[in-house]
Amino acid sequence: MFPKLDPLLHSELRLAVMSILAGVDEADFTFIKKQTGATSGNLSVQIDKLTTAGYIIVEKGFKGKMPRTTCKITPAGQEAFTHYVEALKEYLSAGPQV
Amino acid sequence: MFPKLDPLLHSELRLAVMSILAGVDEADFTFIKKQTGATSGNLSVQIDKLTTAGYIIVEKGFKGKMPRTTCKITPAGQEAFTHYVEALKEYLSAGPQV
DNA sequence: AAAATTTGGTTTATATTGTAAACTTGTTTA
DNA sequence: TAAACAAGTTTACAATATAAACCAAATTTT
Repeated sequence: MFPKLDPLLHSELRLAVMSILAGVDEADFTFIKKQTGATSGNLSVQIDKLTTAGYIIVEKGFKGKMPRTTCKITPAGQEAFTHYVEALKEYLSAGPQV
Repeated sequence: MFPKLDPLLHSELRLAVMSILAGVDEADFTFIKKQTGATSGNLSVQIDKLTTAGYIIVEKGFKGKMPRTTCKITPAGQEAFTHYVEALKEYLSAGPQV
């Protein structure tokens, strides 16, 4: 009845990151930071976890002389996100029409 | 852009409990336990938190000679649940049509 | 050209949470 | 009457989330 929710996605900040990345081709660290309002430290840690899980890939380069960290969702990440959304619907079915 | 998610509801088990209670008039401990597959200990703790928050009320009585704990969602709980669902939609908008 | 500030993060420490294991109280069954 | 079961609660531990502190390089200010 209540499917297990992927603990990697059932986290406010990680979910926000995935939500952003699911909608665009790629996004860099500072953009995600602004959109989510997260602190750098927290964001850094959560991006690490998503990377380790294979849900996103991170590329480090430079924009001019400043470092730039770019994130992109992987197919595995896309699928996990979709599954999470589907699973969550089971939990929300008693709420306002989802 | 990403609203804060009520931490009390952003928990797999508590959300399942609220989901059950949002759909029925009342439900007792053992029923919820069976539906969620949670351990008694975990369920007891989470029900406590929801009670303290004023999201549910608990009534203790007896069914024959055996103790029976009945849970019911409060108006505040209903509203919090609805708000949570609405907030969550922001996060899921990049997923399969929610 | 030093000094101070900003950018773009990482590492580390702490506070909170979630979960399970152990325990309690009473009941039914062998 | 002893063993097993029901219905929980308490307690202890492990995992998480978050923030604070830190670091290095670039930029701006004085």
